[in-house]
Amino acid sequence: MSNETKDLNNYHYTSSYNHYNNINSQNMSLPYVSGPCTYNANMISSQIGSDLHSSSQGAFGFCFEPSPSSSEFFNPSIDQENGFYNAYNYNTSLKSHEVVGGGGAIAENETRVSASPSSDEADHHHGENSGKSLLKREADDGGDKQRSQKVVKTKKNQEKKIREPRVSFMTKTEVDHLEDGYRWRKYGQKAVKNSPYPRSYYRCTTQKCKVKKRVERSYQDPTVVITTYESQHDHPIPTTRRTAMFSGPAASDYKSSSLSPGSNFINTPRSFSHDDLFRVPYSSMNVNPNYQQQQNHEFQHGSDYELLKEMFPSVFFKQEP
DNA sequence: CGGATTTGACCCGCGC
DNA sequence: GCGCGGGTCAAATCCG
Repeated sequence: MSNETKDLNNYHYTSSYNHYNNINSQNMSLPYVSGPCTYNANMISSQIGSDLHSSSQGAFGFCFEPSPSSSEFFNPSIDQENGFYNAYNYNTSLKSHEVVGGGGAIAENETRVSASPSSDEADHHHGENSGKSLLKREADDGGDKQRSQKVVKTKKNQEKKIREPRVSFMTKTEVDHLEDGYRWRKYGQKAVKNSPYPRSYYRCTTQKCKVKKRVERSYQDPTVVITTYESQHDHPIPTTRRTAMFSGPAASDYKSSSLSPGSNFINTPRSFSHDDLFRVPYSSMNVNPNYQQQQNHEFQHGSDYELLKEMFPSVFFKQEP
């Protein structure tokens, strides 16, 4: 897995994404020829487009998460990518070109996903979140005021910090903070190098839940929001979760998304959840059926699938009304 | 008033 | 050792 980092370095989000957009804008049935996200050799992803003609882009695609300055997200192992690739197919192997009434909003989003179940190996390529945060976390457990005293911070009990699994979503949406069913508390915002758009840091508000997520907008395509989840929820989705995405935006959506209720619902999705993601109609896009089939098989039997199920229960076990 | 957000400061790892 | 960039903290502020 050592070369995974290389792949990350070679990642070129812009080109591939623009390419995608061009296709999409010209022809809604964007078959992302030969591997949608053309990032790099190992990259595998899917390009999923819905047949929502006039609604600009009704497409979803899973891919790696690109970030102007944070390549650490990815851990582009083929397995992982395949896993996601097939994750989508697994859930959406329903039927393509099926337009859901009222689904315009959702269909506006394009989402790409990458998984990076990181492990020790993933650590070496920059511990953005590694050392200090772990230390701080430990300090927090003990006592928070230690910080002022600049206490300790010895690397005592953390021989190897194990990174939490990460999954990234690239979503074409105007909404910064996408609804995923969980409740998040923003705890930080930082400017991203080489990007005019800041990165926001969120933490799951559920007690003892360590899940975090980062949200940033692509510097190359401002219409794309990159959401990176870290760790797994160890609790069910909070109650107030909305399932009727297609029925229209909820008030809470406006709040969480910082959008004004007056904006165009059709063209500007108010909210978005992974549940909704898989509910969106799509037109299949992978050009290589053999490959897809193979990946599908691997994925459904792989640990990645299980991981995804845990991280995004709403996606894998969506409850139909 | 309680919870969420904002924002500057701080911490840490890494590269030079 | 220093500067940079990323991540987090926490006081201040906002908001319902």
